[in-house]
Amino acid sequence: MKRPKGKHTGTESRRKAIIQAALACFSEIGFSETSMEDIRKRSKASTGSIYHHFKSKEQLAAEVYLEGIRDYQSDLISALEGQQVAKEGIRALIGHHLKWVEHNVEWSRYLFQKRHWVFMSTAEDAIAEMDRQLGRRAEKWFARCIRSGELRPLPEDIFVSLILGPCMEFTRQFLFGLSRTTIDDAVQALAEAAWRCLAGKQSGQAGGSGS
Amino acid sequence: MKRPKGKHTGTESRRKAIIQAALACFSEIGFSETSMEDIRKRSKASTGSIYHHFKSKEQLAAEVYLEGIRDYQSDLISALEGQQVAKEGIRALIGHHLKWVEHNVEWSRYLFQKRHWVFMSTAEDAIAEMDRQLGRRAEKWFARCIRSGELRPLPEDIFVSLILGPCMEFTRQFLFGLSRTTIDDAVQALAEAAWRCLAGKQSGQAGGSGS
DNA sequence: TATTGACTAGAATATTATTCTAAAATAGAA
DNA sequence: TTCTATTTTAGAATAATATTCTAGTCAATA
Repeated sequence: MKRPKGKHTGTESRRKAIIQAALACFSEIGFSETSMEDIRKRSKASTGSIYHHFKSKEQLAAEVYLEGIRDYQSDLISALEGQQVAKEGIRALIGHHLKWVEHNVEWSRYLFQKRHWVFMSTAEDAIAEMDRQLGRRAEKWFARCIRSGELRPLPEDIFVSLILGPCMEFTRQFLFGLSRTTIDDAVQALAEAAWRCLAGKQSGQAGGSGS
Repeated sequence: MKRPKGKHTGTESRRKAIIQAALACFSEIGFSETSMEDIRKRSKASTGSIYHHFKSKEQLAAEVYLEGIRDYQSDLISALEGQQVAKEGIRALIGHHLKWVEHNVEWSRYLFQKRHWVFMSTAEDAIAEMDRQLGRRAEKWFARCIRSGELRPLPEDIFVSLILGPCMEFTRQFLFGLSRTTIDDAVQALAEAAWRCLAGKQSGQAGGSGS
C-alpha cells in the first residue's frame, strides 16, 4: 500500500532541502523576487520534483511558514505551563519568544517580520488552527491566574495585545537592527512592564521596590 | 516650462484612480493574486498609462502604501504634540491610531496587516524616512515627559514597543475580526495599561500639570 | 496653427510559474 | 533475485502575466 513511513527515505530529505532553500531565498531576496528557478538551483532539485512535493510557490511558502511556527510554538507552551506563578509564567513567555528570535534570526525574519503575507492565504487555515490550539491552552493558564487574583481580569483580546504586542514590536525592531537594548535586558524590561499592567490588585504591585 | 499645475488636468486623477483600484484589488484578492490586468480593468486605464505613472507593480504597491501612511501619520503627530500632559498624550496617540484604523479599514488592512511586505523593498527607504521623521518628533515629546518625571526613563526601543506594540496587536486582531472589545473600550484599556507601565514614580495619578 | 512634451493605447515581448510525459528510483511480493 | 506498482525525478512544453515598445492623442503655449 503506502510507504512504511518509519523511514527517512531520502524523499523527506529532499523535501526538507527544498524548504531550506526556499527559506534562504525568501529571506535573502524576498518572496516575489525569488523565482522557482532560484529555489531549484539552490536545492538542486528539479522543477518536477519541487512541484511533486508542493502544489505551488504559494503553498511552498506556506509550508516553510508552518515548519518554523511549529518549532517556535512547541517549546513555547511548555515553557508557560511549566510555571506556577503568574509573574514567572509571563516572564517565561516573553523570554522564550525573544530568545527563540535571537537564535533563529532567519526563521524569525520569515515568521514575524513578514507575517500575514497575502500569499499565505493557502495556509491561513492551518496557521489559524495552530494559533487557536496554542491560544486555548494559554487561555486556560491565564484564566487560572485571573481566578487566583494574581492577574487583573481583562478581556482576552486586550490581554493578548498587552503581552504579545510589545514582544512583537521589539522583535520587529531587533530584526531590522533598530534595537539597542540587548535581548536579555529586553526580556527583563518587557516582563516587568507586562507585570505592571497585568498584575492583579493584591499582587503587591507598584508601591514597593520588590524583586 | 512644466505644466501650469493650478488645475487637476486629469492626469493626477488618473493616477489616483490607479492607486485606488490597486488598493481595492490588493485588499480584496491580495497582491500576488492581483494581476496588472485586474488593475487595468478596474481603473479603466491602459497598460501603457499604468506603466507611465508607475515603474512596476512593486512600485505601484509601494505608492499605495505611502499614500496611506502619509494620511495616517499626518494627524498622528499633531494629535500627540497637541497634548501637554503625558497621560493625555499617550491616550491621544492610542486613540488616534485605533480610530483611524476603525475608519479606514481597507487602508489599514493594507498598511498594518500586511506590513513589511517583501515587495515593499522599493519603498523601504521612503518608509523608513517617514518613520524616522515621525520618530524624531515623537521622541522629543517623550523626552520632555521623561525629564519632567511624568514618564519612567526607559530605552527608546522598549518605549516604542510598549506603546506601539499593544496597539498594533489589537489592530491585527480587529482587522481579522478576532476582537470583541469595542474600539472605544480598547482605547481606554490600552491607554490605561500603557500608563501603568510607563508612568514615572511621582506621577501618582491626578493630572497635576505644571512642568 | 504648429510645436512640444506629457499622456494613453494596445500589440509585442520576456519572464517565470505551472503542467505534462516519460524515465528513474524504491519498496514490497513472488 | 526479478517483477510490479508506486513514488519521485527530470526537463521540455505550455500558460500566465509583468513589462516594453511604437505609435499615436491631447493640452498647453507661442
